[in-house]
Amino acid sequence: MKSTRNTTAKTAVLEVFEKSKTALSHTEIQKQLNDVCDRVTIYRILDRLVNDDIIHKISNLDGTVKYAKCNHSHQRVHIHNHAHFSCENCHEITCLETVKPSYIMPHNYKVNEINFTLSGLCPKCLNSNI
Amino acid sequence: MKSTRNTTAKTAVLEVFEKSKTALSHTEIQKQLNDVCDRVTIYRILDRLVNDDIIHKISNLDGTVKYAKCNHSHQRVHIHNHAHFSCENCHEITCLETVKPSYIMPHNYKVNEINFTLSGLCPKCLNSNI
DNA sequence: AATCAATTGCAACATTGTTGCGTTAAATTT
DNA sequence: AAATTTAACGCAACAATGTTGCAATTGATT
Repeated sequence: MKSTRNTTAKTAVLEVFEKSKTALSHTEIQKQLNDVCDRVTIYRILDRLVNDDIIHKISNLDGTVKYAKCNHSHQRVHIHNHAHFSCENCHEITCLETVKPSYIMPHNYKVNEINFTLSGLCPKCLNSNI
Repeated sequence: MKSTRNTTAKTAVLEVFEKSKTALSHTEIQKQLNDVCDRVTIYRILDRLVNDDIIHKISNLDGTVKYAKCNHSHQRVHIHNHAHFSCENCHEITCLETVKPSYIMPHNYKVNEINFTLSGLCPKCLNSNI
């Protein structure tokens, strides 16, 4: 296992995640970084962080890709087999860390990862009379 | 509700879905159609078919978008709240029509749609000693 | 301080999806 | 069966997103 370095760009990206309560797209991260580093560098940092299990990738129903760093302060390893909620109104994606689906698989499948995304209206949008 | 027409292009796209056991991306559909119609037309047909609830859109963990027409011959309405399996080896996406996750949601969320995608190895790839 | 390789910036490219507009062709009406 | 209506199409141009190669930089180690 190779080591990944703590560069200023990587630190800046991690700070953005730390500040955000919702999942972020590459573009959203880029905007918040204003020119700390190149667009390509952000792609590479995100790849690295996913590989290192520090953040995880979420692909939304509409095909957009976002990334999130969940707070598992009490756990050693970043676990991402939980659900995500995608709001149809404000388009925010949040981790539902308490929601874990149960299901029964047919035989002969080897499941390595699951992606459970629900969409609809988040509490914030539900309460502001849509 | 406006009517959507049965054009040759739309019929051709539906035939491709009929023949395929797995979900298909825009590019895969385009290849199978060889120049029956324009690239843009395929996008528009897919949009229409999704709107008409004839096919459904699946976004994979890696961010790729695919479409599938499930066989609910016994049902009147196309239901897509079932699971999908995405093979990490052959990259095929298949509908797991029997797999329906159960879960408990926090309050104040309104769930309209769910996307449950599992990834790993499909039976075909599992048996060919990976 | 020197070394080594991971990381970066830049440029160029590839893929995927969208939009506007004039033309074509289904479906309906006459 | 011809005329009418408008959904659907093709084309061109654009926008967004993601990838790759390579020389220059910089973090970590010796």
